[in-house]
Amino acid sequence: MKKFETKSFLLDVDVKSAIPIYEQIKDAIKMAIFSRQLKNNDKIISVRNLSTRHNINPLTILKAYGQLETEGFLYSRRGSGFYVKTSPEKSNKAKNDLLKKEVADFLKKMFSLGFSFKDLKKELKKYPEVSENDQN
Amino acid sequence: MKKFETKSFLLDVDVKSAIPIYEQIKDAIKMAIFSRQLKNNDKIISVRNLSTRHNINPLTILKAYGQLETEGFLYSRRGSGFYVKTSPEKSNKAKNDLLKKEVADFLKKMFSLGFSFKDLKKELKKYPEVSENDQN
Amino acid sequence: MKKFETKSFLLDVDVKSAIPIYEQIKDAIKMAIFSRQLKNNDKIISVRNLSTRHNINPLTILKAYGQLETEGFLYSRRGSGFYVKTSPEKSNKAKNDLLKKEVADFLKKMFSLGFSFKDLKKELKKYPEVSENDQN
Amino acid sequence: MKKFETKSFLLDVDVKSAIPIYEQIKDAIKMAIFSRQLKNNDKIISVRNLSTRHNINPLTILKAYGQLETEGFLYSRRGSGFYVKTSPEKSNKAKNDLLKKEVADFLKKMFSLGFSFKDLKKELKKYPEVSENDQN
DNA sequence: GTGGTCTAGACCACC
DNA sequence: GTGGTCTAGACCACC
Repeated sequence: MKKFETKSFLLDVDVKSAIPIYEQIKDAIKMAIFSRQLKNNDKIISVRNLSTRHNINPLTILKAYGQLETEGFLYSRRGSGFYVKTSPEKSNKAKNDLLKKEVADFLKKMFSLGFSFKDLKKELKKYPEVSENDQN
Repeated sequence: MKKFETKSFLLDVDVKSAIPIYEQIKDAIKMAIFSRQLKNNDKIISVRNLSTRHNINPLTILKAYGQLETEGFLYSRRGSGFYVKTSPEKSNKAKNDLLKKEVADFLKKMFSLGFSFKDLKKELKKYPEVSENDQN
Repeated sequence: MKKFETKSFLLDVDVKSAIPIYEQIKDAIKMAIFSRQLKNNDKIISVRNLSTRHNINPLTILKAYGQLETEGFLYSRRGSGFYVKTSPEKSNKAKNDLLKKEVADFLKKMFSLGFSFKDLKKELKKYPEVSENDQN
Repeated sequence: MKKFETKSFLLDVDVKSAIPIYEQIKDAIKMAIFSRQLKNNDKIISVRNLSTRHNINPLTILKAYGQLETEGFLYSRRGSGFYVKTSPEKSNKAKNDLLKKEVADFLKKMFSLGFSFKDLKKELKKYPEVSENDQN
């Protein structure tokens, strides 16, 4: 009755990226939760284990885990590890909030850069999967 | 001998923003060039003048101007000032390149966050000016 | 975990020179790369360390490192340091481009000063290592 | 018996150049002297005249003329203008000194940049007029 | 007046 | 510890 089997998640850390490593870790875990790869009470890989595997400073990982705990996506048990804390509803809401925020931020940035709705529409048309009109 | 009258450009510096001040200055000048408010060989406001007006350190402004010089949007004349270096073609190309890059970066980021084309389309539909289909 | 041992390079800074200090630093690093003393992904001496060693302001060094980053010879990792980004091919090309440019600039300058090919040839003959003809 | 007819000299001022304008003026006058276009006691164009023609600040021109006076290539007469002061011997010597200095400076720079005699020789071979060997 | 380089020192994010 | 941004102020060359 192995209650607490460690579940892993996809993690591609780009150490050269401008995005801080701890943010990359947080994003990877969040997406694993949103896409249901990580479920409620799943035990995630330990700080030490992830550290040696990806050659990342343990403090950096702890920062990511700690912030996710603050945000309510993880909980920790002393001497045991970090566990996922979520529900389908919460997952969905968080995912939608993130989507909304990212799109709004992008539009805000584009306008502050001086681009118009028309500019954006023109460019997005080059990606038919995004802009095409479903007729039915 | 007032061949070189100083041309101004709109500059709203938000000191608290996460975007560095020198980036805000660069963006403002670029957009003034892209939108033809600043034309080839226009003299732009001097480092010191802009410095006292917006209460920004001259070095910060020089950093912005210097990088724009490196990028080919300005040239400087010692003892005289900074001048715009562009052409309608270059302006258009630069603007389009920026638009293309920003949109591509945004999409890349959204996918890496785990969002699908479908997610994006749904969210963009909330901004009819961007996504609406012109039928005629 | 000492994957990234700092590699050093020769640096003779002449504070009194007409050549800006940051240019001297840039040249020293470039030449270390061109001559293979610095290889891809080598960690170079930190801004602060170099600063205290040569008694140069950190900003001056950061300016040099930053420009080399823009030119594609370095990349930086926050909280970690600056690293070399190159390949033998790129190194060779950059070195040859620099050689070509310097020689072309020199010749251009000499002609604009009114000197002829004949003048130059005569003067270069005084430096046998440059002008001598290999007969075999 | 028009003793003091103004002699002109070729002057291409590149206002965008990194070379200070007064240096460009000095070089142009020196080369006109070295090439015998300007002879001893020739009257050169007045500060004011040159200023309006090339749209250069009179102070800049005066700085050039003044330094040439200090160097012994010009002399001035109050209320009359600037005149050439030279001799074929002096002209020749000055020209050769300049040639020697420019070549020595160039070689010094190339070595400090890490290039070898071999590198230079290779590059100069691309300019056959400079490097070719006269066999007879 | 103009730009250009540099210093000393602060404060921040990241590791 | 690392890089990154910014300030205040100095000094220089050039116009």
